[in-house]
Amino acid sequence: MSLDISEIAPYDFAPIESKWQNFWLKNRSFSTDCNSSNPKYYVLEMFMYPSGKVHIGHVRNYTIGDIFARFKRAKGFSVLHPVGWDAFGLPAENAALKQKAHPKNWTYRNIGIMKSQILSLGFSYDWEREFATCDEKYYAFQQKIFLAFHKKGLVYRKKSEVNWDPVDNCVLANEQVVDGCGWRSCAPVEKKSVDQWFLKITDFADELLTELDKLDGWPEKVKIMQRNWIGKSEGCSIAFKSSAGENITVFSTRPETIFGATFLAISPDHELAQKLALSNEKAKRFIDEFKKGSVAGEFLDKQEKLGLDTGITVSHPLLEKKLPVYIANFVLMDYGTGAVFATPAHDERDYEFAMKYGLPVERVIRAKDESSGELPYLEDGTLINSDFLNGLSVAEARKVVIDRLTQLKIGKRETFFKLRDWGVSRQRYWGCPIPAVHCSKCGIVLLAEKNLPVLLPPDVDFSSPGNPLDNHPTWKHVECPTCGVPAVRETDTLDTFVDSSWYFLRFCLNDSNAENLLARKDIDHWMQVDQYIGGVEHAILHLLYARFFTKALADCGFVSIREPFRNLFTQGMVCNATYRRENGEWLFPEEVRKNKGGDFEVIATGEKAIVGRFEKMSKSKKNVVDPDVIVKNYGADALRIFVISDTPPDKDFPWSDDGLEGCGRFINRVWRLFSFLESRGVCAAQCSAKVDLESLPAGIRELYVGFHRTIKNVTDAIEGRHMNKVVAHIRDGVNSVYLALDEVESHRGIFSLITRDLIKMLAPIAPHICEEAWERFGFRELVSENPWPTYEEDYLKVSLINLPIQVNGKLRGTIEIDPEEEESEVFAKALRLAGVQNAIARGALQKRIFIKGKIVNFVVADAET
RNA sequence: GCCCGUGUGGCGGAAUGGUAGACGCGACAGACUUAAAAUCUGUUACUCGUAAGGGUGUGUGGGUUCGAGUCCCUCCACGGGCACCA
Repeated sequence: MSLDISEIAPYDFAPIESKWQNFWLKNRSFSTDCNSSNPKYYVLEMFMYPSGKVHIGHVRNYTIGDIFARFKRAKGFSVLHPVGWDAFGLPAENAALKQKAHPKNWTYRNIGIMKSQILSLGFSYDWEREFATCDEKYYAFQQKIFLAFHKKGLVYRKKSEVNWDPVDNCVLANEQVVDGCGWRSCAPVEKKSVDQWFLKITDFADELLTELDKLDGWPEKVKIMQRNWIGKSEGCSIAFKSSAGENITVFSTRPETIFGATFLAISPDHELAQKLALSNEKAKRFIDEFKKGSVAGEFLDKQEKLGLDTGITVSHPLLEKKLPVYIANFVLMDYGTGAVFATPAHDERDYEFAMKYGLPVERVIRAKDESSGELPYLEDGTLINSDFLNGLSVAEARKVVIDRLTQLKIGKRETFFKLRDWGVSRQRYWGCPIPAVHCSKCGIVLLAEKNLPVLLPPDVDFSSPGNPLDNHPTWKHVECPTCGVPAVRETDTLDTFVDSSWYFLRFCLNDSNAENLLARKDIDHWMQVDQYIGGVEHAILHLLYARFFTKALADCGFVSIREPFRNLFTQGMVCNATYRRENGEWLFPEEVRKNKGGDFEVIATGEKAIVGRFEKMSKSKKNVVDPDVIVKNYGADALRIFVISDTPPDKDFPWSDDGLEGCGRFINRVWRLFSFLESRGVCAAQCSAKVDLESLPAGIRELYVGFHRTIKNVTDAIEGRHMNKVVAHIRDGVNSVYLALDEVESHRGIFSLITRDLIKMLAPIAPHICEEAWERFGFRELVSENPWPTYEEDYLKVSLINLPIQVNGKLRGTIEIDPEEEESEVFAKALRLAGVQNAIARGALQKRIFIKGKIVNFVVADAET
């Protein structure tokens, strides 16, 4: 007597999962080189910061990537799927302070821990390409890139106001300032003037913008965010003759409104304002007040428009008219020219200001329908009160007025960007040293390539404040590479975003040629990244820098491509329920229970607990789940399935213990199925090539043909990155096999075919159980090395369908027919349905709609209406 | 304020303009069991009805269409990004 399916022992995943993980690693199953004749495919997930523990969010990110990598491999691609560590950065130094561990030891220890966690999830990585950005070899090369950029004129130094983080004691890039606060410390940012190294990302502003249009494989959302960040404005700069002597140059994107200009506004930081403050007490006070406000920074959004009449006037360039000049707090010095002409009638901000200070408003654009007399008027229309522009449309007028101003030599077409150059200096130890020295004779000198690398000194002291490199007794003292006199090393290190701006290139190289990025063969072979996967939080920072680096490296001759990532996928965050006490203090889920009334209470005290929203898992909100615990209790396969189930991968994922439990059950269900089939003599490794459909009984034929539909569904879903649907369709397939289990012994051949392809389709998601089943069914090679299943197009055509019959668009019944059935025959059958008869009897039949194989709709004029 | 996205059962979510709710979670029931768990098999949008069979349903209000979750317009709610960018 053979075993009933319910008697099969549960799946003991632990030994099986470690068996295959060891096998893959030992046999270098996923190692790649560029000698394959298959087309290449480069799958990359954003690499990890070695904080100490892998987060469930990482698991989701890497699972999505791994499914894709395994799928593409099965589809016959030569897949590069590397892994590495974004290992420089602040937390290592914080740990050094707190735990008295050297940043290097702390970092590499964390990498060790996290690597074992990652290995326990069974990802198909090429571990031979693994590296950390703090590896000497890696950052040594980064220094060469820095020199190359310098040679190309992309590096410069500038004394400038920078964002100073008073808590982390370091400079922040514009992009690292969130709502006026440091992105990590959340402390209000102060302004400070420091000598800084800058990378000229603005040289590429136009290209970074226009190339976005070609990135078809990127989410629109990310492209929009980058577009806004680059912030291109095309317009015209215009010089106004001023009573103070010098001209005031303004920038406007709407020069056609110049006849409506009633005043000029300049920034409190404008040269003229600064000059005025020297002699004018009122102006000085106004500017000082402004500075205070801007440092506090909190009311920026609601800040009232304030201005001060300077008493200075300018001449309107096209009218016999003087305009007053105001210092205004809403004019930014670091955008455009720091001065604007104001046309209150057609600009909201100017209008508000004019109202407040009683300045004239002159309308120069008439609405098309003339109905809108409301001001400010911001829409398109026809120019009025504007001399030679009268009667023109806004677009025409813009062109004409710029031409005229250019001709008169008082204006010129100009473009401004919001994008600023990238300040890369950090006053930190744990980063890539900037290869430069300060010489008393020669000034700042960059090292020659032969003097590289500049390695971090291992012996550093974190006990005193500031940069340990600066405090180091010997490290910074060197000879000037140019004149040989004693000089001092640059003690700033590079922003860690520099490290992550080219790591995807390093992955293209083996360890053997890693030091020679100029040997471009491998890079040319693998780049671009065909599928990049990561969090949307990097939409601007990392993704823009990486694009910039690729373009700059191309200009320096390192790479051939100008865009690094062909397809980008941004996955959602993993969220979990949150609980708080009434005083707002967060609670662990274990501290809370549901009471009889259905409300939540704190177990220890019985006080009321408030159920919060699902929030991104974070330690502070006490709602994190530890991947190690899940893997231990449910196995890697169950966790992998769970993190991609149910929710589209680009959406936030709501964690649920029940859902995870369900995936554990599913893995068991699959295991029992495989075991049962094996015990009934199903031999997947010996499938017959041909199936005679006609000879099969209807039920089995339906099962087999239906399974081809499943293969198509799964394949399409995975290609479209709809991982939740992939799981749903596979479950569908498993369910239909379960329902046909009585037939196994009489149709072993069909069940063998189905089993073989089911394993193949599940393998990218749950590779361990599939590798094991594959082996037990008698296959020699790995399922990971087998081609993806194919389906018969012919089988997708169904012999009978349920055709919906509608009356006035409402479903009144269905008829089972051949999809090719002719119109008249279908109508005849449809009209025999009782529901249809009843509905039609209410009025006169006016029209009949027939869409072959899709629908029938009878249109009836309702007698009652 | 501007830009983008999202609104579908108790929940996560399916649905080339053509039978709304695939798949899963939860719940309920049956089988197996002394029993429970596990497992297998069903049922499960709401509503009227014993039933047969009706009616109502995809945030709101309108429109296009034989037919709208899907396309167009209006408004509302939630989420995200940018935020005095001239």
